[in-house]
Amino acid sequence: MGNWDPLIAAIVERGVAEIFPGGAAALAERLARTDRPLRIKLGIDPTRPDLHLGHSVVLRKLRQFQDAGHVAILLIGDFTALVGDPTGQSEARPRLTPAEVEENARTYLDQAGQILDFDTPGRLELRRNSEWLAGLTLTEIIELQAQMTLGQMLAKEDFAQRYQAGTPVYLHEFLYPLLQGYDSVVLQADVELGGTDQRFNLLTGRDLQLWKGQPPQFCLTVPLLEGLDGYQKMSKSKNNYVGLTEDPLTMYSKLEKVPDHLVERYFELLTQVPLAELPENPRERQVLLAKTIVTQFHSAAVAEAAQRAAQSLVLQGIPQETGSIPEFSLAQLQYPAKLSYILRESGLCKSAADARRQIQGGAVRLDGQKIEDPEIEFLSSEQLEGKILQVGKKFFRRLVRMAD
RNA sequence: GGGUCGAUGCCCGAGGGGUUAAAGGGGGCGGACUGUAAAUCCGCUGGCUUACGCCUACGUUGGUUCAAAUCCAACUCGGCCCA
Repeated sequence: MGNWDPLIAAIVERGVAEIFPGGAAALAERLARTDRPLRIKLGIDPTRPDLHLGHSVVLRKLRQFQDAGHVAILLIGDFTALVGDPTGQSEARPRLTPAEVEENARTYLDQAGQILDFDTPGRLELRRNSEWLAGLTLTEIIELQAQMTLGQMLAKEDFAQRYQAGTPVYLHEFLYPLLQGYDSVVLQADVELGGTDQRFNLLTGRDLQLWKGQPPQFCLTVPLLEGLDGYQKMSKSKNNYVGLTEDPLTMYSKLEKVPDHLVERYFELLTQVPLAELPENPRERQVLLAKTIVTQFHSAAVAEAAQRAAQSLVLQGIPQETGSIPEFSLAQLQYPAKLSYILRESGLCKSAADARRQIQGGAVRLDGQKIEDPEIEFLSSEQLEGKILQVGKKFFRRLVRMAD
């Protein structure tokens, strides 16, 4: 392709699934020629409380646009979250309450702030689509719906699959692409970003902009990041994710285990490390990946510490960097305290019965020493203070006495 | 509106009056192994810190039975077909 400005090249070349119309060259040209900052739209529905690395791919892309001088329009889909985007779901989403949406929106902004430039004036426009969607009249909704046919809707993969599989497809779900497209009209987006699963919705935006006499937006899709299981899309519900707010040790521990066949992809989508410079040794690659990403979200020093903690954890079974282990206050327990009870209260196990099973399975250690007796109990916090309670190889609690 | 089939644990899915906390698979967790992981093998996979005990569970409600996920009725929700 062309010899583009490095900022533009970064935008159109790395971490891109598809750009349309016209591909990377067309967008690059548009970016190079513009005499004003372009309006780059990214919509996120606050349907869950936490963002993960999968979301960060598109957020990073949006950040690149900011760095090149354009306006990031971060659209919180507080209204569309109530509709439920059927995209990528094999079934209709549960409807959320407005309170849940509001709560999620707040945490999203905190997390997005780790990646986007919230500070430089003029680089960020924060909007909520309830601003205009909540007030649509039935007449306007009907007009919107008149822009698309059933056949066009059924061209959307998810709808077609579900329809053929005999799973229910509700009519309100048809509204979703139209509403998302209408957002582009209102925001006068020049470019809209999204995952590849957003293709249909992004295109709907172009159709509706044309209908309203606007120049249609460019659409840039980013690949969907596979999760830690190595195959399925990263998602919280599949528990194959790395959360943006996770503590450094957890983040590091997860990332140093990314399956070999995905390591390069993670580098490509989640870092700026030149792919040609990756180490040969697969283990070194994983380590570099984990350190690079933890550094991005925290700092180089923290990443180093996490690495040391993770290493000593493997070698000796106990993290030396005790500062990176979550603490658990013994003051909130009632004594005598069964170990299974402590395990549950501390969040290491989901129930006392589960804790008992973990003990029987040989997974539980106290200060590195394996506990065999599921009935073991402690008479006071003194027996436990300062010790490290461990389940399996990954989960730790440092027992402390402070009351809080 | 009518007909018909269906609703089971995180998911899929067996079971069709008692021995069913409910087969099997997936997923998850743990153990062994390894460069972490993957693959493989093994174990666990409702809850209760008081446990040869109690509680909750097969769409909902009610009924028949000594006894129901299993039978009956109504209802709710879905698929398909007819209008």
